[in-house]
Amino acid sequence: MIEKKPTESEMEILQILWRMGSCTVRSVHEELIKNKESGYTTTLKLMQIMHEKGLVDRDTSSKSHVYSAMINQDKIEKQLVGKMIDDIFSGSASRLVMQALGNQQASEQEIEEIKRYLDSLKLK
Amino acid sequence: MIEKKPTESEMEILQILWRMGSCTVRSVHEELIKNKESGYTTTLKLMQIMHEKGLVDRDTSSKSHVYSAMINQDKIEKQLVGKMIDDIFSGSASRLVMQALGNQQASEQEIEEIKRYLDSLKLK
DNA sequence: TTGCACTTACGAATAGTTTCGTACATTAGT
DNA sequence: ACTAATGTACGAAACTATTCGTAAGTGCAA
Repeated sequence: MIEKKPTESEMEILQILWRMGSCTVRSVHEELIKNKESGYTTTLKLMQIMHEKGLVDRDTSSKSHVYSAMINQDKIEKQLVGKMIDDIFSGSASRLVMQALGNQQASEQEIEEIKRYLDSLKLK
Repeated sequence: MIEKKPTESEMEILQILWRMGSCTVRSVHEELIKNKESGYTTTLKLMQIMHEKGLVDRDTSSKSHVYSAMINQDKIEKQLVGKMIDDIFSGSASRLVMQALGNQQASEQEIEEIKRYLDSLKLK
């Protein structure tokens, strides 16, 4: 049941697949190079490896294979957050939360949203 | 100004140094092997590399060198959380927070604590 | 049909991290 | 002073991740 977490490069590709749905290597690559330079065959190789690992599914019925994510976004997010809580914040979710909100990252609006979420949690 | 983030092994050692203050390699190693098996010289080598990188300072005045963290815990935590928000949660701190709280990880008590923290943020 | 553009497959180079064996130095105890 | 225990330094192996060159297949357009 222990699933090894995807590498950073793999996560970049998964993000794209989650966002755009099924994609050819070409489309994924076009997205990737918006942020950083890299060769086409690099992207191809990565996605082939991800397929071997079972991270993505692929449809080879046409010339350009079409890939899609096999693993659940929410599950991976939970896994990564959980690992960060354990490894970095000695198991305290609230320490992580406060660190996240202490950043300039969180807007007034986001904070309101979180408060509402907290209230909904307390109802249970 | 771009600081490369410490590796996983390095983070394990930093956690110990932050928690215990200045330490010999021996003490760090004793802590490490509570969680996983590894050789003493492995720990030593890691800490030497960390010293080269400037992650830790060391006092070589006695036989057993004494190491201490050179980088700020809060700063690294912010960096890691910020990176996770950007890479995994498309820039939304609240999405990270909700994922963290959706876990079983957060207790009733923690949630209360976070609410208080949110209120204190809003006062500003 | 010939050739150009595009694609996959594959092997190998590179780079970074982690691991540890071995040699040598230092200290403490007897 | 001798020896055992403990420490550091260093090189290299083992792994993992990333990158890309090259070969070979496919299909479309002229």
